[in-house]
Amino acid sequence: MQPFTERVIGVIRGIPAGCVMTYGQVAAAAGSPRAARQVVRILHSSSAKHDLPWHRVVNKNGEIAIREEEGNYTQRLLLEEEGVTFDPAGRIDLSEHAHTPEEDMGFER
DNA sequence: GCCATGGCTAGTA
DNA sequence: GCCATGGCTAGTA
Repeated sequence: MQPFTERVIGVIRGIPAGCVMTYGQVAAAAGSPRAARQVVRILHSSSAKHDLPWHRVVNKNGEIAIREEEGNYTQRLLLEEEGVTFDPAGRIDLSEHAHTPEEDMGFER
């Protein structure tokens, strides 16, 4: 497993229940601000194997990014169980629920 | 070549 | 709706 992948996994593990991070925020916290797409790939391919709180990562608008067949409803349910609320448009208020890592784990630049 | 982004234009109303 | 981005994996040699 490559260093960046490990860092991304570490960042995602650090998101507490009831909070979310965007793909871009995770990438930035892992030290590579433009690698949001890579975060997507990591979640897509290996979220299950690493026992990640995959449901706590959403897109820039605070929306669940996956489609119905991919588990959109499951993700919403998991978040709601943690106390995350959605507006009528299906968006999360990021100013309320966004997690900003305190230490940035030393990967910020 | 993948990918569950993100930031931008084009084009409709 | 288009396309640059980027770290990685699959698969060939």
